[in-house]
Parts: sequence; structure tokens; C-alpha cells
Amino acid sequence: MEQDVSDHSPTIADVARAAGISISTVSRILNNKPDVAEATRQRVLQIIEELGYTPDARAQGLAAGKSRTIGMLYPIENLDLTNLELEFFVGAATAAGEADYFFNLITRPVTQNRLLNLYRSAQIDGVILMQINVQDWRVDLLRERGYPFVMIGHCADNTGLSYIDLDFESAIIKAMEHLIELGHREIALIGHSPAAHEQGFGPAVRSLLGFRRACETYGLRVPYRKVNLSNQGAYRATLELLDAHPGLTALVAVDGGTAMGTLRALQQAGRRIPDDISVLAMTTEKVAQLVTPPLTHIDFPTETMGQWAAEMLIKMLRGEASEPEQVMLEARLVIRESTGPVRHPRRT
Amino acid sequence: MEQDVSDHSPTIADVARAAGISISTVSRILNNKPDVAEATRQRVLQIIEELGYTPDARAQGLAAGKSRTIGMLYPIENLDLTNLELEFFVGAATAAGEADYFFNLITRPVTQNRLLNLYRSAQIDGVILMQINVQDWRVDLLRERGYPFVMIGHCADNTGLSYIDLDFESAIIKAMEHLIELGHREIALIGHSPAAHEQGFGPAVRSLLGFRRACETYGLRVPYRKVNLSNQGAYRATLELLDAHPGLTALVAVDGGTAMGTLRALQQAGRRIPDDISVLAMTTEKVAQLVTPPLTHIDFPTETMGQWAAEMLIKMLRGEASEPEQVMLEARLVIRESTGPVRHPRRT
DNA sequence: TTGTAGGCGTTATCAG
DNA sequence: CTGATAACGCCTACAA
Repeated sequence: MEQDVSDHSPTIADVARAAGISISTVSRILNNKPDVAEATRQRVLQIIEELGYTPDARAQGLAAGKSRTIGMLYPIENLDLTNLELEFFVGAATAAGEADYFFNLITRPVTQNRLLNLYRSAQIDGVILMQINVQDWRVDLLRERGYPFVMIGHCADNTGLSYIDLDFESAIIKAMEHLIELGHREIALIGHSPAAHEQGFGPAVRSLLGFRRACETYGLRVPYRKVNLSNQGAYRATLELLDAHPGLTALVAVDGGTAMGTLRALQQAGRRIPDDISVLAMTTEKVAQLVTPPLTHIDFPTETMGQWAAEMLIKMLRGEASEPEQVMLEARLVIRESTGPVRHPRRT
Repeated sequence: MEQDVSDHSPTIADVARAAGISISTVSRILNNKPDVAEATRQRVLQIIEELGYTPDARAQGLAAGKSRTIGMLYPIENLDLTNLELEFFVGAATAAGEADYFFNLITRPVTQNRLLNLYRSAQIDGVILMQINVQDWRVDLLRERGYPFVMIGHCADNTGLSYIDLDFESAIIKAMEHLIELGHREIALIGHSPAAHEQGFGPAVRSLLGFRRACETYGLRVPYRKVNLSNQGAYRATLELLDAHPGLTALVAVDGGTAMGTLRALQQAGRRIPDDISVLAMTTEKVAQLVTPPLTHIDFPTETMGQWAAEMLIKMLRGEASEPEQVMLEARLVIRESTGPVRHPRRT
């Protein structure tokens, strides 16, 4: 019983034994507590190294009342993104890893119970909520229970809540202003699905708001608008729009997938970008660069947002956040090659 | 001390107390053990419901020696994918969730210790390895230690290992045959980065192998080939290829991002697809449909593969897998609009 | 500076 | 069919 014949991973007891000291001292060393003789510390660290010991996360959690794990709810159904913007969780996972937290990705749609059980089962210390609706039962529930979470997105009432979001309303306005400066007056919005609007999905609601406001402000006479599902939907929507409003000179798409559907439709309709028609989208740099022509776009820094959200949450869990942090990213316009001055108000 | 004044989640003790029985019995009920009076079971279930009790996952894990968590190593750096194929983890996360397992996404690059610690810390029962090289130290290490894992991809020696992979070699061959049937004889492969080849990244190695074999088999005289990074790299590579080999009539791209870079280049060079040149890619249905024109492609069912991998792993962890499962998906050609018969062997 | 003892919430073994 | 009781691996007062 002196050899490391054990098939199991070494435990703190093994370390203590090997060092000829008590478990508590090892524990102190593990947790960087003061009051440990430097000599002992070094020796123990050495032994830990040799043994390849790592504390059992479950036991640590049990004893300390934490799990060092954050979760991200990513409901795959009922999704209005084209999934081109999947970097949210890459960002979050990376930030978590760097803070030495585990990252749980949860794609199953949550019921109220399932959501609460995440906390009750103590598998998770806090979650990042995505796909936030203006009124969101998940938010209400967690707020009421006092469970820690942060949102990517925000609600109507965010009192006491932490979130990070992109300012979709001013994003669209900024997009419109860019087009208006280029002389466009007949601009359409290829927006979110009717379902998204019905359930009050934040970006859907706010981008439409921005669109309307811009039309009003600049006296655009024909605020065309068409909401539909992404990509395939955007494809059809675009064709219909072109048909119904031949005078269109610019389109604004609300995400990458939508933009690509729009591009496909335009190409098929023989419209050249940006000569015949300008296209502007809200999407990531990556997607914007991926297509032909590279898209003028409002940047949607998904990875950064995921990262930021995770950092906010972890800070909160560590008690390093005295008050809620609410971050609204300002829209950033990136001019590429898909927008240009009006040429042919009509081209048929 | 009779009221549920406690701020904490109810524990199994609370349930037992409320039911006036012992903890053990509650535990049995929780784990669906036999030997419990139906009446008691119902009553306790009822109480559990009322109390909103959920067992503590950490404690369960500690006592049972499991964590009900699987991990997926997704090294964000050193990545040769364009990240368009991110659905691997959506699939895995979903499968895990359905099997009532937690899903941990790990993006930090692993060192040997970090990898072992995942197991030693008992935060994870097994992992899904991605981005497998033909010779892969992670695989060797885990195999040697006897830690459970499955691969998305496979190595040179897979004895005793479980994996799921797409047959990249025959995929490329199938792609080439499709083009050859259409009359193409001058076909180039837009492949993986030199780095990917150097480190023996499976898909890189095998797709090149397939390409060479096809050229040999069909006596293609000019097996053009250009390896480079995805997208931006593919863009440049394509332009260079067109320049160096004006006779090219078809291109095969190894992934979605690469394909899009290639498309951009072709468009810029004024080549029409598929009239002037055919393009075929290995990518997901989604990406293939996203671009213009929709791509003829070898389907890369990433989400399914992630799902499958998770299921294999969980089965293994549950002891339901007697022997290793090795799944090699046959390549499936999906003909869309980016390939067609040769027209202009040269068009300048 | 270090050790002892109790507890975190479950599961599992063994009597009853 | 049910109930003590001992782990599981670690943390944290409290003592020494």
C-alpha cells in the first residue's frame, strides 16, 4: 500500500500521505491560502506534480457550494438565425475556459422546470440566455428566483439585470443613413420572420423600429418591408419585392443568412451589386467577407459578445460585480463593396 | 424548522423528512430501483414535485463515480476549417441533452496535462476528439490511459478505438468522377493549408490522396493542385491557378469556406459557373444552398456526425458498447447547379 | 503553521 | 420493502 498501484486517480489524501502531512494543509495549498510554510508548499506542489493530481471538481463543488460551470442556453428550434452566426458560443466557451470555468452548452428547449433544475441540480452556477424576447418568461423566472444569469440581448424591463446587446435600432438607422447618403430613397428591409415578431424577439422588433424611424426621419415615401424566414425565405422575399417594387435601389438584410438569400435572388434576377442595387446586411465580418461582393455591413461581433457575456457572468458569480452591467454596443458600419451610389432608379 | 424557509434548494433529506421516510428509500425511488412499495413511490414522487426537488448532480456524481458529462475538444486555433461547419457541436450537444448528459465545450488548446485533468478532475466522463491527425498524441495518450473517448475523424491505427468519419478519400474520388463524366479533364483541387498537411490532418491527407488516385486512375494529365488556407487563401489560390492554368475547367474545394473563396475569385475573374468552369465542394447542405449558384457538393453531415459521436460516447460510458464502433460514412454526391459539362476548354 | 472533526448531498451495502 | 451507516473527495471552522 505504498506504491501507486491504484487504478484510480490520486486524491488529496494520497498527496497528503505522500507528503506526510494532513489533508487540510494540502487543501490550503491547493486554494492558495496564506498561512502555509513556503517549504511545505513547495514540497507538496512537487508531489502534486509527480502524482499528477487534480482535485475532483465534483467534490470541490460539493464542499464549496459551487460548480465552476456556466451554461449557455441555445435553443436550436425556434431559431431565427441562419446559424451562420454560431460564434457566440465559441466566444463564451473560450472566455469561460480562460477563467477556468467549465462551459455547458444546452440546446434542448427549456421548460420552466428544466431551467430551474439547472440551478437546483447545482450543475451550473449561472447561465447565459440568448434569443431574448422583449417579454421573456425565462428572464422573469430567473430574476424572481434570484438565480444569476446574463443575457445576450435585453428585455423591456432590465432593472437589475446584466446584459450585452447590439443596438439594433440604431444599427438599422445607421445603415439607412449610409444608403440615403448614397442617394437611395427606395429601400427595403428584409427582416425577421413573422413568428419572431409575434413572440417579440428583440432584434426583430428593434430593427423594424429603426427602419420605421429612419423612413420617418428622412421622409422616405416607400418604406417597403418584407418579413420572412432567413435564406430561403429571404430569397423569395427578395424576388417578390423586386417584382412588386421595381423602383427599389437598396436592400437591408438583418443577418448573414438573410443576406445570402437576398444575394442569390438578386443574382438570379440579373441585378448587379452595387451597380443596379445596393445591399447592406447586419452580420459578422467573416460572413461579410465570405460572399461576393464583400458586404457593406453593420458588424455583428458575435464571438466578442459571447466572450463578453461569459466574462460578465463569471465576474458576477465571483462576487466581483457590485451592480448589474448593461452593455449596449454601438453599431459599427463597415463599408465594403455591396453598396454604392444610385445609378438606375429603375432598370427594366 | 418545519417550514421551507430555507433559502437553499431542497435536498433529498428534505424530501425524506416531508415524506416521513428514510433517505435511502427516496434515493431508490430517484433511481428507479425496484423494491419500493408503489404507494410510497407515488407519495414521494408527489412530494418531490411539490418541493421542486432535483438531486444535486455533483453529489450524485461523487457518490456514483460519474459526472454524466461529456466534453468536446474544439481547438479554435490551428483550425483549418472556415468555421462554417460549426454544427458539430450543435449535434453533439443535442444528442447529449437527449441522453440526459451534460455537454461541455472546450475551446482552449489542450496540453497533455490539461487533457488528462479533464478526466482526473472527474468533471467529465469522456470526450469527443475533433481535428484528428493521422498520428495524434491525444489519441495515443487517452488510449494508453484507458480513458473513454470517441473521435470525429480517425488515425492511422485505430485498434480498439471508436470513431465516426467521412471517407474523404473516396469523397474526392467520387467528386472527380462526377466531373470526369461531365467531360472535364483539367481539374484542380483547392485543398488544405500546408500546415494541415504537415501535421497530418486527416481530411487534408486523405483528400489529397483521393485526388492523386483519381488523377492516376483516369489518366488526368494535369493534376493541378494548390494547397492554401481557407477562404482568403482559397481566393488567392484560385486566382493564381486560373492564371497559371488557363485550361482549367473544374475546381474541387475541400470545404465550405474554401468554396466561397473560390467562388469569389471566379466571379472576379469573370468566369461563369458552371458555364465557364465547374465548382464542386465538400460541405454541408446548408452552406451549399447558401451560395450562388447552389453548389454541387459532397455532403458533409457535420451535425449528424456530432450527434452520432455523442451517442457513441454515451453508449460507451453506459457500458452498452461491447466493442469499439467505427463508422465510416460513405460520400454522398449532391448535384446542384455549380457543375456542368465542359464548354470552353479555354475562354480567353 | 498545521491537524482534527464535521459536513456538503448522494449512493450503496447490509441488516432488519 | 425499508432504514442505518459508511463511503465519495474536498473544504472549513476550530483547536492545537
